[in-house]
Amino acid sequence: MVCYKFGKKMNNNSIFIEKLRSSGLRPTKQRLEICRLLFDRKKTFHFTITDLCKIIKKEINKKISLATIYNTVHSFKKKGYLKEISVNREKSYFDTNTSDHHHFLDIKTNELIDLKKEDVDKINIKKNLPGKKITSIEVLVKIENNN
Amino acid sequence: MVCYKFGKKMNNNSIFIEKLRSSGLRPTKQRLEICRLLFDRKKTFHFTITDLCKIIKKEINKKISLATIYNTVHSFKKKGYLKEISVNREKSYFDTNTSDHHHFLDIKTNELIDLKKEDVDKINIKKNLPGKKITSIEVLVKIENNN
DNA sequence: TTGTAATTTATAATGATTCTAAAGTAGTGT
DNA sequence: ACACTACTTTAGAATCATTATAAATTACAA
Repeated sequence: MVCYKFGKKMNNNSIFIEKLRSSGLRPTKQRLEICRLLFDRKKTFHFTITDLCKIIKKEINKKISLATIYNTVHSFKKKGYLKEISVNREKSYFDTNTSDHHHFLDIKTNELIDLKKEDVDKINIKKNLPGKKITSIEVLVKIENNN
Repeated sequence: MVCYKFGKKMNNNSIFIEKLRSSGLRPTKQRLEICRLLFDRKKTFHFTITDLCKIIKKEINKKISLATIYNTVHSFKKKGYLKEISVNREKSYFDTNTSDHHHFLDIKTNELIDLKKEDVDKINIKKNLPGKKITSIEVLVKIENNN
């Protein structure tokens, strides 16, 4: 969900309102606040729902209920504004970068770092499963400190 | 954990007992039963802990407590007899195939299918993160029915 | 056989997520 | 501006998976 226009950051909510309306979601106060926290950023943002709850508690005056946070993240995911990346049993991240890309995962800190599609040579799967077609190929590169 | 010898399936537990002892785990009745269910198979086996609980309930006369099932799976993972593959928020699988390999995931059924390393052209990561080294590269190929 | 540390067990506790039903709100038509 | 309706939010309960606890049991070395 783009929040920059003519290279200049939009300070208002008009784009979020448009976007939400155009995908059939009413632009409520809660959704707009969450949009602002998630999408008003230069860099893509990786977060768990627990992370988001903490950020909301810290940054927003009025409380947003837990159920609403879950509902909002799930509807944003369903509408394609968020992508989910599950790295292990404990951590499943949402990613504001919904383009086709890959990830590094620091196995010590669980930090997730975007890896552009262009930074990985084309992946060629030599095995073909009859009756099935490939819908996406996701690469997770696990990393750790170099010493 | 190998359970075939001279191409012939071992009907007894001696290999499991050896293996467990050699990795510092006492070969208890419960662990041996779970070994038998997990490793006495021709094909690699993908399961969630919930799956395993059901299988144990069905196949084993004497009950194994839930805590033991969790403990056993986690210690087998720690000892390198199982590999964990997290495909989404709802499903995290354990895989008896601990070799370096990849997976297909049927996004409709959540079925996981092994993909041999040789069936994927060498993955070349062109981006380098300073101070970090790569410990593994995992590819998840999402598939669905072809119609 | 005995002692001890590892293991298993039932149950309680925790934590994340979903459900529920009532209250509140946005958008439409008047 | 007003009223209506469907959508949304909310607090709290319910559910589900997982982990912690502490007592009973077991493996195994002496």
